[in-house]
Amino acid sequence: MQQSASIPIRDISFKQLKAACSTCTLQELCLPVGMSLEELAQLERLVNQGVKVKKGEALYRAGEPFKSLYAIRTGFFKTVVLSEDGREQVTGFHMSGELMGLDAISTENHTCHAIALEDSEICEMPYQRLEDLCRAIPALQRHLYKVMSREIVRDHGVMMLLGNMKAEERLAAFLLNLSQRFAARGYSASGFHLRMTREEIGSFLGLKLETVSRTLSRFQDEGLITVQNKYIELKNLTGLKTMLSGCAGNQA
Amino acid sequence: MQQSASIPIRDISFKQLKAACSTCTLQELCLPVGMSLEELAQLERLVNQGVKVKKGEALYRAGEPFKSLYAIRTGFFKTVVLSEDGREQVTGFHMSGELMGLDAISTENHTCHAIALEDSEICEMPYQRLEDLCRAIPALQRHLYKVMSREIVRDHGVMMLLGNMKAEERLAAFLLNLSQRFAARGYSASGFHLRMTREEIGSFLGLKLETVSRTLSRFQDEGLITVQNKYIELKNLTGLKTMLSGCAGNQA
DNA sequence: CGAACCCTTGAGTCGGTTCAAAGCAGGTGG
DNA sequence: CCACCTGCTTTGAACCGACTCAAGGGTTCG
Repeated sequence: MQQSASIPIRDISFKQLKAACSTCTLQELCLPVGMSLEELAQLERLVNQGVKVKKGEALYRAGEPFKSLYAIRTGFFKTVVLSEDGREQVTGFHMSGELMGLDAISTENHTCHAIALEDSEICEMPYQRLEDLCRAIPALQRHLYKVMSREIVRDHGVMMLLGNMKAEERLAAFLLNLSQRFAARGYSASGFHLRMTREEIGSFLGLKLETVSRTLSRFQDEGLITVQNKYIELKNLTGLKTMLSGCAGNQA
Repeated sequence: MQQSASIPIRDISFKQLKAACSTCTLQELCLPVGMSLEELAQLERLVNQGVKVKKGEALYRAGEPFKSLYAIRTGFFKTVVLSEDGREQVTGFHMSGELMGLDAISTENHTCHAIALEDSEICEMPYQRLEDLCRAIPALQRHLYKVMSREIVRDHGVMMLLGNMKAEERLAAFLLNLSQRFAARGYSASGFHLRMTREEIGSFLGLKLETVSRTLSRFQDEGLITVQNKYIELKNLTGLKTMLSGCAGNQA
């Protein structure tokens, strides 16, 4: 869905244009930050924008050879690492504009599963070519380093959460983090639909699903939130914030 | 070592020679992997090799502006993130050849403290110049991406540890990981000196210091290890390994 | 030699897990 | 369009692993 190096931008068909980085509303959240139009065009040329992943399906699985990084256009994913004896740990939930697959760069193989939690559409970026392009476009190189660094910072936040916080605090931090990320995408910060099950939340937060359920119920009793199945409304943001009276913050 | 493009080798003083990347025994663990002699010389030119950090001192602190990445030449560090209400979480222990400061790339400020656990010597690499050099040296660019990716994988291992494992398993995984990393540096895999306190181990593993102490004592009673204050000897590697019957593995 | 810090061990407590049962929601096929 | 079925969620009761509190001994370093 993109053109060769010799064909000018305007030859892009409407459908392609719609999907292209230069018109993508996620530009500021995704990879092409601070790039010129000319540079954007170069990036577009290597992006495969059409990949669809149905709910429940894997974008990639641990052990598969690493070929590409993936940016989420629409949809919602979880990433899961597995221990040898079969235990699963959800390492993150990922929404539009976020990059997945960074962990695979080190080993040339994916180290986790990326599972769609709803029907999703993703942009595939062949890593080899992306790396080459980074050398040509300093802004791209810099931004990819930043994105990876941000993932490291996020992971440290999760460690703080798992290592230091009580169940209540973990849930509060989790809800506030989701809220903030939805808001950054133009959705409501106070009401949203959870795409994941209680068990997946629990796996991410180091809790059992029953504890997640109980804690949400308690939050509701306390008037902090309302819960209707998977729809959550945050009723008292400051209450939630004081609940986790201090924690690094970004965790998912 | 080698020369800048224009200055011949022999102009470099002995002291500089001693510390240079091209003669460094940590080459294969550190940043200059797969680089030519010519490229090594370029890297050396930007590295400030003399930085000493005394036990207990900070190489950098959370909030400080980000200027450089740091490679450990000799010594041992912990990195610590802080929550707003003052809780501390040790996010890792770092030994020779490892890079620190990657988390700061995203925000232009350090997000954690790096504290020396013994007198240490580090190589400072101004990030701006390093980034520029990455564009000129593909092997360097690629390796820096890999190092960051490896840090992400490591963090996911810690999440598995904190989210899924029992105290015994965490300790076993911790000891085995240290063992492996000492071995990779030519030290004994079965006997080593812990540089950190029980409390720091506990902070890293999401346990209280009493639990760390008790669990080490139990391991000793079971003949898995011997403990003499901070000196640990692993007596039964397979026993330790079966203890954590499966977990992603690399965590610190 | 003293002071500060670190480590060990014990006893009691508690937050979160485990086990169990019942209610609900959403999707599928008849 | 309804009935069923599967998977998800809620809630209760009992249990247990790790934490808290406390005391004593050891180590290190000035």
